[in-house]
Amino acid sequence: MGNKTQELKNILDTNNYKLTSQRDLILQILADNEGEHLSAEEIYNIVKQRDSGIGLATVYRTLELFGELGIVQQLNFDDNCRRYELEENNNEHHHHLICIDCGAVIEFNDQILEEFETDLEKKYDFLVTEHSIKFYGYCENC
Amino acid sequence: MGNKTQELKNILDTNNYKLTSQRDLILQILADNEGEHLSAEEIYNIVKQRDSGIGLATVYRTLELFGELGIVQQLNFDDNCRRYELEENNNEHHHHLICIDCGAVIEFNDQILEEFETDLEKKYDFLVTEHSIKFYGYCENC
DNA sequence: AAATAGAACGAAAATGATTATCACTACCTA
DNA sequence: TAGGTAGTGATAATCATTTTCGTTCTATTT
Ligand SMILES: [Mn+2]
Ligand SMILES: [Mn+2]
Ligand SMILES: [Zn+2]
Ligand SMILES: [Zn+2]
Repeated sequence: MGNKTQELKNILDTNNYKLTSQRDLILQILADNEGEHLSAEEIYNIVKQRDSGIGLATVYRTLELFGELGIVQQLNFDDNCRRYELEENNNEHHHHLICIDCGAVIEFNDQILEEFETDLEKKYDFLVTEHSIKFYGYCENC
Repeated sequence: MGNKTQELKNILDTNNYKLTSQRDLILQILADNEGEHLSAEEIYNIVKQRDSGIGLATVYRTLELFGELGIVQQLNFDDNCRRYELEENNNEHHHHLICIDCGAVIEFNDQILEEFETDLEKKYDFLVTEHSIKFYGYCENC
């Protein structure tokens, strides 16, 4: 059992879910495509190449579950579908610059925003658990 | 012709669109509900009280048009529908804290983020035209 | 190893917000 | 007044996502 697989099994066990070949495969695909921001449909198409019997509903269900377990992050680039990427295991968030011309996605990390977030929490007596930060515009090629 | 209506007419004229009773009414509803973040359906229900003949498609079309003309801002609070609010005429953006328990939405302005954005633009040679910034968590009551 | 209970799955139908279509109306201009 | 066109309302279409339901797999107990 591979390293990634064992880690997945641990998380699933802890939360009373079972390790299945479909879940394992979907995780591998996500890992193999680090840096991409794939939609469920795109993941489905890749997964099908290795397991032609898999169902689209299972892909959706698995991504939903992975989201709840903190394994993946769900993204919304306003292109009419949800996108997914592996959550990084260290707690170094990153966010996205999205080119509205060519669709390129650039990642940046958000150390600087930490302070801003803390200030907001105090000011509004609000406990931030998550944030979504996106900048839209034109990349260097466009 | 009211003040708001005249202003709307000016914008529409400039862009070769016509002032219609439906467009006027939808703008009024948005203005009457400043601070809310209404969905198309919610706007439709309010609008219907004053013009029972209006169609839902017209509400969608008008909101789309208003978005293009910079009259409204389109928001996505990840609750499965687009939401709308009037763009402020001064150029003071604001963003949102969204309570994942009770749904409360708190607004904050983003002076501090200006600098951050400028840094990003330089660092990645990227021209930012728009940004979406949301914090999710628990409000003071939850 | 067989039996069993419950979790997970695949196919297909359902959902629901949004968009497209199309016939009709309102408005403008000649 | 007639003709051209933008805008509208009803309705159908779209399409990502969710739900349903009968079947299959997994883990556990005999
Ligand atoms: Mn990313
Ligand atoms: Mn707001
Ligand atoms: Zn680009
Ligand atoms: Zn709350």
